[in-house]
Amino acid sequence: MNLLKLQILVLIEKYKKVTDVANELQLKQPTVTFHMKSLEEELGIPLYQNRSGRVWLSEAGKALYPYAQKMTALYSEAEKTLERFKRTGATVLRIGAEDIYSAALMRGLRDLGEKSPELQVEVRFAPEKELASLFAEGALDGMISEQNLAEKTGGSFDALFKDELVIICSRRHKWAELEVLPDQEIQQEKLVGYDVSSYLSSAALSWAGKRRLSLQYGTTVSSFAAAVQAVRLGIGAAFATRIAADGLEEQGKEIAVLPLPGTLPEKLGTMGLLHHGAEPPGLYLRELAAALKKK
Amino acid sequence: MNLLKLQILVLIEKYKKVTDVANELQLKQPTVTFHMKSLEEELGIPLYQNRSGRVWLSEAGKALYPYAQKMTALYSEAEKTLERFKRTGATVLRIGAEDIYSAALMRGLRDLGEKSPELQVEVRFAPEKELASLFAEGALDGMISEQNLAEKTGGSFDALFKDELVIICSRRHKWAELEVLPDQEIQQEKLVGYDVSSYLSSAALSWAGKRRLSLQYGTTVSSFAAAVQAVRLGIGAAFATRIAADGLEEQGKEIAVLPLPGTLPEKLGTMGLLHHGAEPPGLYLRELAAALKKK
DNA sequence: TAAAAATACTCCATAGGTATTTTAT
DNA sequence: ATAAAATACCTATGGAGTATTTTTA
Repeated sequence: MNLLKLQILVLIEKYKKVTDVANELQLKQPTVTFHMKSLEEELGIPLYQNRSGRVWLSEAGKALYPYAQKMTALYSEAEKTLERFKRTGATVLRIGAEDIYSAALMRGLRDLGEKSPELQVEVRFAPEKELASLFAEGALDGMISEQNLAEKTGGSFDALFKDELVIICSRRHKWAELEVLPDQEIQQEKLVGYDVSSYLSSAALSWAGKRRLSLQYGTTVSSFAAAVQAVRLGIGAAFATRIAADGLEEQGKEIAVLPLPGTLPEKLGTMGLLHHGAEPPGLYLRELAAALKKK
Repeated sequence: MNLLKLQILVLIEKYKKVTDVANELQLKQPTVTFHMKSLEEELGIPLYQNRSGRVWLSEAGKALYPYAQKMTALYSEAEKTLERFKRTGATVLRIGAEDIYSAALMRGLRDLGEKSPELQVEVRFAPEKELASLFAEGALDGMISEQNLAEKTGGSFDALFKDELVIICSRRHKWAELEVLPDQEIQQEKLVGYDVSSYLSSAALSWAGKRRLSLQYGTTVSSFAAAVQAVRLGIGAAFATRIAADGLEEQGKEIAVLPLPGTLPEKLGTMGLLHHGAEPPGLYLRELAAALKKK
C-alpha cells in the first residue's frame, strides 16, 4: 500500500478535480488517474464516481476517507519530527508553563515519558507573557496557557481543565480559619504579589476589577515558589489558583487555602495546551494533553 | 512512501529479528532487509542499528516508531471497515445503551454525525444484560456500560463519566421537598422498579445491600421512559441516575430529583464505552467517545 | 469546442524472488 | 559450527512520463 494513493484520495475530496490534484502533488494527470484506479483495484471496491469533469468519492471512498486523512497527516508530522531530529540529534518536546502548574505538568510528563521513553522533554517555567513570546518565535512547541491569551496569540488551543483563584495564607495568619473572606479585609491586607507579566497577576487584577477593589502589595515576587515561601513565613497572604494550591505538599500543615468570593471570567479560568499548527496537533502534544486531562 | 516499510519498522521493534519479521509478513529475509535500507535511504537517516544477530531501532527509528505504529494500525482498521462495507453496503456503527443514557448518547451521536456525515448509526436501547449478549456475539460495535460489567465481558473499556444513583418522584409526592431521604422511608415506599436485567435494577440492589435495606416494588417496568410515566402519575418513586435525571425535560416542572444517601461502589458508578479489539478502538468509536466526554 | 478525464504506450525504478557470502555467537 | 544478516543478481510489476483519444458541459 502506497501512501501516495491515500493522499490522492484525500485531495480528490478537497479539489474534486484530477488535474488540480496532479498539480498539487507535482504529478501529471494520467499518473493520478492511474493511482486512483490502482487503489480501487487493490482494495477491490470503487472509490470514485462520476468521472466526467468533476470527480467525487463513492460511499466506499467516504468510508475510507477519515482513515486516509489521518494517515497522511500523521506521515507529514513524522517527516517534520525526523527533520528536527536530523538537525538536533534528538526528539525534543519543548514545553512552557507558569510555575503554578509545575506539579500538574510534571505529572503529565511522567505519564508521557512512560508511553514514549524515546522522547526528551525540555520544560521552561516562566511568566506567561515571556512564554508567549518564546512560543511566538517558535522556541516552544507548546505551553500551558489560559484561553484568553491563546486567542490573542493565535495558535491552536486544547482546553484541559478549569482553574479558579484562591487565597493562600499561613496557618498562623488571622484569615486561616475563615470560611468566607470579606472584600474589606482583602483590601486592607498587604499582599504578596506577582510579576506583572504573570498569569496570577493579571487574573488577580481582573478579579479585583470586577469587584471594584484596589489591592495593596507589600512584597512582589517573580515565582510561585517564592510566594509560597513568603506566605509560609507569614509575610502576607497571596493569590494562587486551586490547582497550584492542590499541588502544594505543605498545604495541610502550614498553608491554608481560602476560596475567593466571586468568579473569574470563563476564558480566564480555562487552562489548556497552546500549540502550533491547526489540526492535527503533534502526536506527542496530543499524548501530553491526554495525560494532563486525566486528573 | 510504502506502508509496508513502516510496518516492518514496527515489527522490528517487536521481534528484533529480520527473519521473524519476514515470516510474519510472508516475505523472504532479503526482501525485508531491502525495505529496511530503502526506508533509511528515503528518509535520509539510519533507522536501524546493530545488524548482527539482533536488530534494534536507532534513536531516529524510535522517533519514527509511534507514527509508524499509528499509521499501520489505522490502515488495518480501514481494511476492516471496507470489508464490512463490501458485505453490507454501508458504514454502520452499531451502538447499544440503556435507555437512561439515551439523551447523553444522542447528543454524542449528533456531534459524531456532524464530523462524519458518511456514517450510518444504528442504536439499540435494551437492558444491559441483553446488550451484553448482543455485544458478545458481535452484533454491536460498542455499548455504554458500567465498568463492572465491562470487566466481566472482557472487551476494551474507555471510561466516559461517573454517574450516581438518585431517586425521582412526582412534585406532588410527599418526598418532593425533602433534602435528605431517611432509609426507613425508602424501605416503606412501594417503588417503581426495573427489569432485573437492567443496570438500574442491579445498581439499586447493590446500594440497598450495602445499607442493609430491603426494597419493595409495587410496579415493575421495562424501560426508563415507562418509569418516568409512572412517577409522573404518582404511582411511586423510582431509582434513576443523575445523568438520566438531568436528561429529563420535565424535571423542573413535574419531577423532583433527590440525592441518595451513601455511594455506589466505584466500578458500578463509572460508565464508559465498551468495544471490541484492544488497542486501538475503531476510529468512529474513538470519535464518539470524545463527543460523549465533552459534557 | 474547450477543458478535463481516459487510454495507449514507453521507460525506468521498485519490489519480489533465489543463491551465495559474510558475520557474529 | 551455526544461525542470521548482507550481498549479488535476476524478473515482474508498479509508477512515472508523453502523446492521443474520448467525454461532456
